[in-house]
This record gives sequence, C-alpha cells and structure tokens, in this order.
Amino acid sequence: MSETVITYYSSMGRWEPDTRTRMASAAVELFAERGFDQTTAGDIATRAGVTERTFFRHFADKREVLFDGSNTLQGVVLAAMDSCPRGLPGIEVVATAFAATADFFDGRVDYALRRAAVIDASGSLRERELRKLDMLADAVAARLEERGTPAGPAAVIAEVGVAVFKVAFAQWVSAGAVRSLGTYVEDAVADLRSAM
Amino acid sequence: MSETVITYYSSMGRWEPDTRTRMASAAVELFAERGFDQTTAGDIATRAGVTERTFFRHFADKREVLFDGSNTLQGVVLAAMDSCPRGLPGIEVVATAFAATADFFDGRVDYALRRAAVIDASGSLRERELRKLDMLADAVAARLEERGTPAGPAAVIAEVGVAVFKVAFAQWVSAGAVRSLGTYVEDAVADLRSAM
DNA sequence: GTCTATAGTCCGATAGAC
DNA sequence: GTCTATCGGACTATAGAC
Repeated sequence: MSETVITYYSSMGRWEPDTRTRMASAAVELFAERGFDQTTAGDIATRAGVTERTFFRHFADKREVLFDGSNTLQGVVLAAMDSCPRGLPGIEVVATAFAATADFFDGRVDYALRRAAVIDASGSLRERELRKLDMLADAVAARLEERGTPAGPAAVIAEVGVAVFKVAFAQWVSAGAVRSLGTYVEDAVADLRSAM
Repeated sequence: MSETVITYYSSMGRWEPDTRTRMASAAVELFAERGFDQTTAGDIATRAGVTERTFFRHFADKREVLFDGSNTLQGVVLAAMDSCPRGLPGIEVVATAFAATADFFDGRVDYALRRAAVIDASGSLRERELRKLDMLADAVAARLEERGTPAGPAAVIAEVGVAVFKVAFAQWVSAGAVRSLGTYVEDAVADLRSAM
C-alpha cells in the first residue's frame, strides 16, 4: 500500500495505475465476502481488472497481497527509533517506536479493521502476519545493536517490544479502534512494568 | 509425538505401528536431505511405507508433520505453571514454566537441533512455528487468568514470556545446545529485568 | 501466455479390531 | 454389526517453469 508504491506505479502511465492497490482492495473485499479459502487468486485479479498471471507477478503468493504495507510499517518503526536521543535506554526507544505506529494506523482505521478481521478469520493469514512481525523484531534488534545495545539484550528487547505491540494491536482492534492505538501500547507497557 | 500416541497405535497390531512417528522421522530426514520444497508429501509417505493419502489423513498439511510435539510442549509449560504456588506473581510463574521446558528439549537434543535447522531453512515452516508459539501464548494467558491475573496483564505477560523463550531457544540452537536451554531462558529473563 | 507439478479435498472401498 | 485406519482415483487451485 503506502504512498511510495502508489507514486511508483502511477508514474508508469502505460498501464492502469495503482494495480497493486486495486488488487489489495479487491482482496480484502473478497476475503471478507466469501472467506480466504473460497477466493482464488484469479477472482482477485478479475475484480482488479488484470489476469491471474499479473497477480502472481506482483505478489509471491495469495497471502502476500494483504501485507504490502508491512515494509512501510517497519519503516515507521525504524524511523521513530532513529528519532530517539542517543543515550535513551533500549526499552524506551522500542516503546516509543511502537507508540509511533499509532499515527500510521489511526490514519487508515477502516482498512486496518477490515483487514484485521479477515486475517483473524484465517489461520493461513495469521501465520503470515506472525512472520511479518517476526521479521520486524529482527529489524528492530539490528537497529538496537547499531545504537550500541549488545546482541543478547537487543534481541530480547526487540522481541518483547513486538510482543507488547501484538497485545496492544489486538486490543485496539477488538475495541473497534475507539481510542488511539498509542494508548493501548502505553497501557501494555505499563502492565509489563508493574508485572516486573 | 508423545508416548500416548505410540502406545495407541502399537496396540492395534494390524498395521505397521507408529505410522505417525515414522512419517515424522522420514520428514525430518528428507527435508534435511533435499529441503522442504523439494520434498513431496508422497515422498515422505513412501519412505514411511504408506501412501500420500494416508499422510494427509494424519496431518492437515505437509508442514504439520514437524509439529506433532507441539501439544506435548504446551502440556509441559501448562503443567509447570500449575506446579507454581498460588501467590507467585504471574511473571515468575511464566519464567519458571518456560525454564521447565529445558527438560523436554535436553532429552531430545539431537532431534530438536535437526528439526530446528530444517525449520530455519524454510520460511513456510517458520510461519507454522510462529503460529504454534502464538497459540502457546494464548494458552498461557488463559491459564494466568484462571490463576487470577486480569486479562490485560495476562496477555502481556504471556506474550512476553513467549518472546523471551523464542530468543532463548534460538540462542540454545545456534550454540549447538552446549548448555542446557534453562540457562538461556534465565539469561534472557535477566536481560529483560535489567533493561527495565 | 501456456504448461505442469504439487498441495490438499472428496468420493468411495477394504479390512482388521472389538 | 461398528469403529478406525488403510488405500485408490478424481478433482481444483496454487505456484513455478518455460
């Protein structure tokens, strides 16, 4: 999704613009209508006005169409980490970074909620989401190491950060996004602090 | 895998016993030899002396053959939680429970390491493993709630516990299991404590 | 753009255990 | 007889190869 991708494709001109975005939208619609398993890659392609072959040229597999924004989210997290002052403890950096994802999601609440409902309804999609979060944890750990945190603690802090984010995000979704995601992140961090 | 299953099947007599176990062993061998993608479900079945059809009756999909022990591991964790005194803080209960998995893995180091190598080599298997850990977190959270921990903190503590375990397990594997898994869990918990 | 292999499902049939 | 585990064939969709 992400503005980057939109700009990229709309600059091409020759083909119908926003092909990826159209396929992503069509996918969420169809998965919501009939379920993930009952929707073929060809169905999505057709609704987006392209062929099945084109779908697989853009996305490595059927699930991936729902995770086009993952890189953008990761960029948001890493950028927020970079904005933190040098001396700030790793755990603070990570907490701040995940709280910063609130802006990203609060700006696309409707899509995020529908997408979350679709993912939660499919074990297959849930697996893919967990893998994306796992890769995010790896990226966060690497960035912490660059900031001087030793490898062991960096891995622990990164994984714990993602764990907290997972809980906060689930609560945000199940509450229907009535409050900003940031408040759920802060609450979850507070829960962890008082637990230790 | 678990002794229960072995006993169950060996009591039948008519067919070759331990079909599931034989398929699981064949799978690890073949995945290690040629890789996950280069191994068909039929290949595994053939090496185990059954047909492809039989394979899919035992396992919902090709990946699942490597995760037959997941329920057992979950049982170990939950049982360890139940052994903790009532008043013990949730975080202590979870830390103790995951440290208790050491006995489980230290008793099958060889299989665990080969299995881990196979899983790490395949994104597809990694996804499945993450999903199993996610379900473990849900089970741990539920058990914490039964012990009186409020839902929010229970979810956070459970997810953080799994996060710590993930890091400890990865370190245990990459070090070749030279020390017991328990020491890695304790170190990771210590890292988290000093980070907060 | 076509062609193919494999994953995974559904139908039914068979055969020992009880 | 019932139950459970095996096997066989046919079928669709995914995903990769050409």
